[in-house]
Amino acid sequence: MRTSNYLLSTLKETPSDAEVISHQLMLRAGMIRKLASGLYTWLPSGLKVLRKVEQIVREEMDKVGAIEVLMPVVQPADLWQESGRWEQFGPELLRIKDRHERPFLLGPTHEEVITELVRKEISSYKQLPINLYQVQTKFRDEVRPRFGVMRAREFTMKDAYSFHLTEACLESTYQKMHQAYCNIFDRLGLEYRPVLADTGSIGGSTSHEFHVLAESGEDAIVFSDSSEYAANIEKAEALAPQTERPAAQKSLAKVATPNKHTIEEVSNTLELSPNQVIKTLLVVGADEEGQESGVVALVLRGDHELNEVKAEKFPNVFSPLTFASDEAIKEAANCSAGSIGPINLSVPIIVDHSAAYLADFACGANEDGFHFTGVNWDRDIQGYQVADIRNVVEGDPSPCGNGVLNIKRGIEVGHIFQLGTKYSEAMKAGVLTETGKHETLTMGCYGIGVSRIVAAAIEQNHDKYGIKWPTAIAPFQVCILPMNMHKSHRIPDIANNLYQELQQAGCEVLFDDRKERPGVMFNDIELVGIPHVIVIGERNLDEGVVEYKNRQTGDKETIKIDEVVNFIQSKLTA
RNA sequence: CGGUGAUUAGCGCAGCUUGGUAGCGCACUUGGUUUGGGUCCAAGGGGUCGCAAGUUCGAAUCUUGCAUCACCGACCA
Repeated sequence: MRTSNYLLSTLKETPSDAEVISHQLMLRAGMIRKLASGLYTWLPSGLKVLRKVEQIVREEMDKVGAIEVLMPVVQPADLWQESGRWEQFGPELLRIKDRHERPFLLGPTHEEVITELVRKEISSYKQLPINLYQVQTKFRDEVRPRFGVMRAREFTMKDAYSFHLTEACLESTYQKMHQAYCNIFDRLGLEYRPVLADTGSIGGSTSHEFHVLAESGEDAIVFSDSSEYAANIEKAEALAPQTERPAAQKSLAKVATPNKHTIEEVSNTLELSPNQVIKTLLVVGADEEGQESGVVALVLRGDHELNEVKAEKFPNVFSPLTFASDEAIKEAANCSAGSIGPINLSVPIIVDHSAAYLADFACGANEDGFHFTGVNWDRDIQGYQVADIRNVVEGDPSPCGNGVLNIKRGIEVGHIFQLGTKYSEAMKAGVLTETGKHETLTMGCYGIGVSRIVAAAIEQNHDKYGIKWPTAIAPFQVCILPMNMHKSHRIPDIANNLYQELQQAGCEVLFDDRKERPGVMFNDIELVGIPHVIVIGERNLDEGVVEYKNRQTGDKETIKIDEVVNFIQSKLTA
């Protein structure tokens, strides 16, 4: 490709609404342009990268026996009513109507459609197992789209769905897919980790997420420092203290804490450390049907954070987790937020293990401007349930029993689930077995955020000049930069020849034939991040050499003109 | 959804307080100059100032409503 026939579209200045580096660089390097909130046009360079990621994903899917299909973006509502998700999904499901007023939706995922397909096409155990995948546009009407294509509303995803007769068969495919995912991220050249994960709204049992490690990641992932254990913080279990709770020493006392609401204010006033104070959070409760009903108190140590995912799992806690309104707090605790405590609180109380381990602690007095000190469980508070409802923190013991936990940030780029029969049962997808018995199918589902990977790769591979693509997904592998070609009678021939030879050798090469100053060309190419650069200038031609520059390492060397093609090929296959 | 802020040329911004014929930098066009790291000089094109209503002789500027965009947001119990 010649730049004169291409749309390079680089920007000198950083658009003001881009916060994360990948978003800034994708705009500046001319990869994407925003059309509306969370909606992006892919420009030629961006699309090339996207296609390469897709291609690697396809090749690895095909290798483990998955078969490609393509399902519609627009899906009929009745399928989602059948699975129950029409009601279950919130406003992030974009619902639309056609000209006949029939309800449809823009697919955020395709479990329903694939299950509908499979229940019609698969009727015998002999056709199992089967693993179908697609690379398709998804739409999720995110509350807050941000970070460019990292959290866009419309995005490209590879989603695969496997169907089995037995759990064991599902487990086997799940392991193959796990390995395929590792192969994909290895080939992409990214630093990543598979971690144990919560299954969220998709449902199911076993689940792993694949995270690309990056400071800007939206997820916290925890690792054991001395084992293979890794999990999303949503999922990571906080172990209960192993020793006996200390005995009560102090007696209960009510102290005035006017206008002290936060844990920090209260602990400073009482001259206690935050881990000797507990906080009591009131959330909306749930009745037996899962409908909103009353409030529930969640009690945590002052220095700990609530884990919403864990809390939501309690049947008497409303899901999604919702904090009680000021009026509901007033009614339940007879005070305002900031002074709530579990003493004489007549709502269900769930206490985190580490809060339940405290003795002689402080808590709100359910009276504005007052706290209790010297509080002790059982002596002062009865009728509570103890559970794990907090986020783990660095230094906690690992749930696997070995080592302590570290926390890093990650970008979720893949997620695999063992779904079980959630959809196949709701949608009656089954086959006849060898004995002629009807059996419900067991499902797995496996997603990869293809467009998100592009952004994640940049988060991990950039410097102050721009993007440093891993060769596997660079928009071009090689760039030819002729210095002042328009003023030279030797350079045009050499550059053109090299361009043709490299193309014939199968290289993806960008030939910068613009009539630009060298500085402009260098800066653009470094911004775009092409890994291998050949600089052709008059000053080297007398020796019959050109300069090679590596974008990743910054290394330069001179190469004889007639050896360039071999040299580049060796770099690309290395 | 709540809070805050923004919306003026393709991009980044000033002008608004104190109403009076719309500016700067980058980009773009033309000519010259320069030529291995975002040259310099000159000339030029491009904006119903987000939309709608109001106040006024006169509104980018003041008022109201709407729209769009961005940032922050349970951790306070």
